[in-house]
Amino acid sequence: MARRPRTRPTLEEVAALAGVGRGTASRVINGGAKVSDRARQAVENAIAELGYVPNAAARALVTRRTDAVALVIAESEERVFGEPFFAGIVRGIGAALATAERQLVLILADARRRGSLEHYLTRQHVDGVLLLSLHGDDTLPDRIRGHGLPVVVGGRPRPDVQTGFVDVDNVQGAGLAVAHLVDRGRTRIATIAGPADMVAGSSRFEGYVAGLTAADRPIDERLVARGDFSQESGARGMRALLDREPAVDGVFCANDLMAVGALQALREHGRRVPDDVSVVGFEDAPIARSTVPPLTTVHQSPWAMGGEMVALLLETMAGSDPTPPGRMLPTRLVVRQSS
Amino acid sequence: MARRPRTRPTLEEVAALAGVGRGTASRVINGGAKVSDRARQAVENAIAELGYVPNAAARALVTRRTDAVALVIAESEERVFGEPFFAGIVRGIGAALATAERQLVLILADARRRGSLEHYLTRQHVDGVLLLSLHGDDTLPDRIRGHGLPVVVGGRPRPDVQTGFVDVDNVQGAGLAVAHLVDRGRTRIATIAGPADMVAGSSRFEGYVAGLTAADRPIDERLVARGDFSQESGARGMRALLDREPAVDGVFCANDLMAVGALQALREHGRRVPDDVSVVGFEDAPIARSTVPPLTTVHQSPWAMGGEMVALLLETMAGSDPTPPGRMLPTRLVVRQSS
DNA sequence: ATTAGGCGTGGGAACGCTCCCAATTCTGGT
DNA sequence: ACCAGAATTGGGAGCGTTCCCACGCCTAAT
Repeated sequence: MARRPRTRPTLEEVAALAGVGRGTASRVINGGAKVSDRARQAVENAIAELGYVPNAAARALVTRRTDAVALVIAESEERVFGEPFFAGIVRGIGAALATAERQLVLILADARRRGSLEHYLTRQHVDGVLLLSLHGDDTLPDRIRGHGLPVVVGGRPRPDVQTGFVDVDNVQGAGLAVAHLVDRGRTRIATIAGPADMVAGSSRFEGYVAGLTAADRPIDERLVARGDFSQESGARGMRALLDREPAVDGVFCANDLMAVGALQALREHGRRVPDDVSVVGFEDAPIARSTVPPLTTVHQSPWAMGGEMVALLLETMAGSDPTPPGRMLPTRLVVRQSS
Repeated sequence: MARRPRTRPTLEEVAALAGVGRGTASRVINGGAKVSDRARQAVENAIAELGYVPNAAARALVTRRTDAVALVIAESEERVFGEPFFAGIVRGIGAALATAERQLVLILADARRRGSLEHYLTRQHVDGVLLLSLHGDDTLPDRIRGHGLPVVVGGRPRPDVQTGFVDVDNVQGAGLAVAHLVDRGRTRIATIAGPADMVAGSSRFEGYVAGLTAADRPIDERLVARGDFSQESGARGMRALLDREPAVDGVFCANDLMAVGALQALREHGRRVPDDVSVVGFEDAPIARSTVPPLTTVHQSPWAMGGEMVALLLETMAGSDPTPPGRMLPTRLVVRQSS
């Protein structure tokens, strides 16, 4: 191989070298059906010898498919990127797309450029769109679908938006956490919930309620604190709980960062973890491994989420309108030393 | 606008509606030169009315340019993505590319897929390549250049690789840190250096030496510890320094994480920061803001680095072989309470 | 032997655009 | 009023593929 001419070889040249017609060469490269072994062999040799690479543009022109998928990330969320969870999703997406031989076109859309974004997202450029972390009140997915492009959203969009989505099953995960605390014999199980106006906040709280109910435990107002997913709010929440109900012996925190804050508050108050109080988080962020003690938490797999988004998008692109339009990913409990 | 036909409008249709020829319409969209105002106006109206979007594939086919740039990230580095520094670079790249109206094709290349990577990276698919975090001993950039594709590497590649690169000026930054410690009246200035086989490690050490020399201070072996950029190694290094030279009153750590470890070791040993010992880090990672006390550190701008990589690549793509082939980005000192 | 049916095969047409050249229109100078 | 030259303009050619149709050849049935 490897003699590299000034200009890349074309299919025609490959065919010529193989002593076959253009059509046959094309068939070898694609479908592969209906080609004699002799011809196939010859073409494959020619490809190797010339180092032939199909021209994506020419192919896209005639097939009307680009084999590219856009990943749109609302750039306004500066944080999005640095967060391990999102990083994981992106990696999952990348891997799944590579397997499907699709290209990943990354679009960091800052608010100002929204106009040209919609303009760009057309069948002319990509075959489908993956959307990450759009603002709650965003109708972008619907508008993109209006252009005839398949869309899948990561995280649940607001209910009136008619799009495919993939999200973690927050309710189930929170239920797991509570069940585990019950198992550990905890009798006063509290929660530090997230913001009620975020899906992750409200559904994890829902799961907490469901978990207690399933175990025939009453819901006690005094055992519910609200945070905003920050470490500081977790600490505040824990202090409030200790204040209202000193006998609390188990806490489910709606995310790991708040759990870290809770751990800190418990330490301040001289409570031992897990001897006096069991703490469970949600997310299995890297930090969960290095808290003191290491945090029991609900594991969600960002990698799987990315993969699932791609799977759903590919299905949609293939024409089958999947029902239900969304997928919930199961979670599992990772038991460490905080419970 | 907005009546959306089953099939996207073509240039031909735009021209027809505008009552001009295909050539003229094309001229309006591109160069724009040599077109009468009347014609231009008509074409622009037609474009708006039809909601015309040029077909990238058709354009690429004839111009032999894709207007797309690949960003290759060696996926083996799982961490790469979650790290704020890399996240920042990617954002900088994204913004710069958007400004230049180029598409960003993200390629998460795991080691296994290396073969098809090189196969894919051809003029047939992208016009240029941005490479992030390749392993030190990697000749990938040279091989890509061999295919006739412009390449820019983020971080300095090994010296025998002939590629454009953008890196932070580690030597200058470390010098800044040392000069600052001297300014603060510190007399026993130590360093916790990074691995000697990493560019960031060796050049920051080089900067430390240069800084001391510039201040007419001798280099004292006992004031040099080696770490591996991890927090734990920072703590170990600091303990070793305290052990060898209890009078140490200033430390330059080759990254923030090691500085965090150093802070921790100093606390264990009852040294007050900054009263007894001044500590300076390198990176200005988010964590530097939340250490106790907040960390003085050398700030490097990942965003700028991404932008610079793109600028360099675009220059290379434009044909001018920039000299020097690499760019060093200046750093600045962010003084917080640890010094 | 003769012919119907398959299997492979070759290559024309088309995808939507830019490039470029020849044709047309316009300008101003004589 | 006429002409040279500049300013615009229209549209053919061609970019590299895939799609598809028609053609030849081989096998097996009559």
